[in-house]
Amino acid sequence: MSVQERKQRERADRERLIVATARELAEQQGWDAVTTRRLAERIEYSQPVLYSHFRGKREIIGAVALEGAAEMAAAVRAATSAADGPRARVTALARAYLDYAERNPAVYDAMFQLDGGLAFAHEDTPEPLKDAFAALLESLGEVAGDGVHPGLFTETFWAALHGLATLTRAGRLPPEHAEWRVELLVDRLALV
Amino acid sequence: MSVQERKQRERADRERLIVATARELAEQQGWDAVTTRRLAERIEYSQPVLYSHFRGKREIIGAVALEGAAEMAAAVRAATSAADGPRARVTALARAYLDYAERNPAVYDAMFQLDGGLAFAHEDTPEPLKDAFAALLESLGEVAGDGVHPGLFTETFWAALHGLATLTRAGRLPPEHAEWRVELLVDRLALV
DNA sequence: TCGATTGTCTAGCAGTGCTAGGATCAAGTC
DNA sequence: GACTTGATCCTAGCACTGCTAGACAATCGA
Repeated sequence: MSVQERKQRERADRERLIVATARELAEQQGWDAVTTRRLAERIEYSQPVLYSHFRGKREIIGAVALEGAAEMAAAVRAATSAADGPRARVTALARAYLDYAERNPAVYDAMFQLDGGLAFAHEDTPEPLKDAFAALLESLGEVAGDGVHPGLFTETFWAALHGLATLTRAGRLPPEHAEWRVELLVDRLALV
Repeated sequence: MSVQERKQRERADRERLIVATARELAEQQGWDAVTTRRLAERIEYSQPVLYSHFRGKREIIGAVALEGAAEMAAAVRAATSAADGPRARVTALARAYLDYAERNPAVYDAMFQLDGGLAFAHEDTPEPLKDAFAALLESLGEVAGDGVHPGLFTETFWAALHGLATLTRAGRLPPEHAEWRVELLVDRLALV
């Protein structure tokens, strides 16, 4: 009983170690550097151990993505709850979102750029992803405007933020005046 | 003289063949399937021939991206020039952009998702990329609104379109009501 | 016709994700 | 305490990747 429990606990610990190490390595050197060999070496186990926890590299990326979704939801909620009024909430949301993407590029990629084998916009979407969207919806829904579906509005606003985040980081948009673009987005899209 | 010219022409032809084949293969089976071996086999030459034209796979992706940028610029201009009035032009632009992204996913990836080794938002940005941005600017600049920098407005609008394009295609946004999101974007962002 | 140059291919390197099969070690039983 | 059993882990290897060195053949200028 207790032996089995200890083993399960150790296994869960190791799984967390794998995810945390993959994330760390990805943030340090990019996802290309996260090879199964290097990852195995860092956690001080052999390669096949990874496959006893995850189906493959894709699933490890997925695990990092879920972790990121939970963090981002928390970051967004923290920012919006500290703001007064719908307008300020939306601005805070946008800044928190872009800030998270900038500070955690590898995690952001795991969530939205790479294939982590996760279902999106679907009934069997993992809870953290649904909740992250819900966090956006909470503040964006109230500025959608009359007759505009809150969900669709949130999706559109989110897409705009996503575009800014990815194009900026990929060097497609100059880093200057980033703040200005955010203001424009909030000014125009959010109905006060 | 004439012999040398013929050789140069043949070389240029082969280079076009490489790019066209890479693009075709990428659209058929995704960029992951575009391996140097498979590409070499399709053009009926050995692998090293590819490296006598391009520095590596990345540069081939870059070549496809440039081709795509020129096409997209043309598509956008064709759509906007057929529309009457600023508002209609912006709608046409948005639809043309998203339509191109949807019909040519691999080319779109080469342009904006993958690393093609191209410089963006920079003085030594290749001409087709600058021109594609110019094509957007032509119609978007006129609806930026007073006191709003046309370039920054175009960047922001473009980012929103890019977000819609990528999130939709990656399955992050449900394909339904896509048209509705475009309308919302145009309605709110463009000042009539 | 002969050397030189250009063009092309074969073969190979180091790396990738992933897995089959054997070794090892701990748990439970007599 | 010795033994079997079963889980756990690692070594070694597969088929693939991007890329390149060196051998070979075709073509050119003299």
